[in-house]
Amino acid sequence: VRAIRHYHEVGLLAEPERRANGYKSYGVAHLVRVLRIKRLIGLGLSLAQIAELGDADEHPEEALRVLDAELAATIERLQRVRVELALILSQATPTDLPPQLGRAVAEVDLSATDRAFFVVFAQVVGPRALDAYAERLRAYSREPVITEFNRLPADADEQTRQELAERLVPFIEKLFADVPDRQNLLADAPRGVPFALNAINLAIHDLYNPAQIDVVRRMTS
Amino acid sequence: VRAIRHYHEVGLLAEPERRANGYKSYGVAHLVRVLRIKRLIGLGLSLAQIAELGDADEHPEEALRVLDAELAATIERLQRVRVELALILSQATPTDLPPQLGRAVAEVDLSATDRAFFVVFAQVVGPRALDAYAERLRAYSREPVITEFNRLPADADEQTRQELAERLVPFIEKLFADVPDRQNLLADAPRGVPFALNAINLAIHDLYNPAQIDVVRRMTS
DNA sequence: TTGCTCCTCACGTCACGTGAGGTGGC
DNA sequence: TTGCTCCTCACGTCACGTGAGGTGGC
Repeated sequence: VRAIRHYHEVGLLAEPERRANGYKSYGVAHLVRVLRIKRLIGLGLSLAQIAELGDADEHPEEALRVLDAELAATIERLQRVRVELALILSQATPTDLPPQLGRAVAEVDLSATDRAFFVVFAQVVGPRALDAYAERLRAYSREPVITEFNRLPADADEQTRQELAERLVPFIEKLFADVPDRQNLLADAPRGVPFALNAINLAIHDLYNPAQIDVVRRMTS
Repeated sequence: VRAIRHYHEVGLLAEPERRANGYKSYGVAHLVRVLRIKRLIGLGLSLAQIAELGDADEHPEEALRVLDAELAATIERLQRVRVELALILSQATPTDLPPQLGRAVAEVDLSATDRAFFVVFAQVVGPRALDAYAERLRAYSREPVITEFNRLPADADEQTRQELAERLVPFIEKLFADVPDRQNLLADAPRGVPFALNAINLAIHDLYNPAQIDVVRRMTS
């Protein structure tokens, strides 16, 4: 009943004459119109589209074809979402990381900081870097020198920082030694290499403490 | 950007600290949160559902299962709509009548009044009556006595009305003679036989003129 | 007199989109 | 001084849902 009044308001349905008491008096013509409107809504047309068609009983061929194409696209999209959902549900991977990294992360139980870093990381690098890191995450997280880095106090002295950097370099070196075409790991970054490097840099500066940032600087310079 | 502000407004995302000029200063934690929100929205969750999950990175298994079931239902519904659309498009049937009647009506070119009558009729009777009428519509609409009925003036005199009724009865009789179980044609009316009879009666009284209504009355009494 | 139906405002829903009008940074 | 970015209201979107408050019919 509220829907009918709404159709009056937007001009889709003529208001019928009133009886003496003000009640609306609908006839079959109104009913036919309402049935048509309801039918078209059921097919997925908007009220605006129905208004465009007018109240003639023409065959809205063009509108229906457009609608059909939209439906096909919607169905496809929803089916892709379902595939994603099935993957997430069956593998119990978290929702904020792509599957390959998600699985690896679920197994190794990273710190909250490292997790946050990888969430950002996964957004800006391409599939190759993702795969490479996913495969090495287990060895990475179990390494004592990594734990040491994670626990480095913000006020660690210079010697500690330098020494840690010197021990980290060969470890990372070895870890990624067998990655093919290693210099171009970022080449397939979806938003470009400079963007990716910048984002990673910003993330590091936001997530880690000054001593840790200094260690990273010493490693890469 | 407006979306971000909206998340602030509904409490999904904490507002970051401001810089001296009032600009918001986002950190990686905010980014991670936003990415998670966007991801869940992409999967089809509402903001309210996301709020219920909290900002912990727990695995929203239950919510995802519910969502998946809803998606399955939605996809099925849309596919049924597409089947309907394909039928309508391929057979060029009108949208306000069921297919079997629609096809028949498209061929015989009824008067607007008769069309309106059949739209109502199709809503209240069951498939059996629909099929029976669809099959006989061609013969019905070509019959001279039907044309005569449709053109009957509102002020036709008594003798004309009585005579027309007497000629209509055998025609209708013959037309439906070979319908099996003819007395129960309305037995499968979706909203019940009394409802269907009442609706048909009201439609006749609204659509036809007094003389025509009187003829119908004489036929059935 | 008592329920019941019908009426007209008018605000709420959902996830933002879109100006309006103002201010800081370069 | 001139664009450009960022800010905060605040109304609009879409198809109705949902009371609020009042009135006629039996």
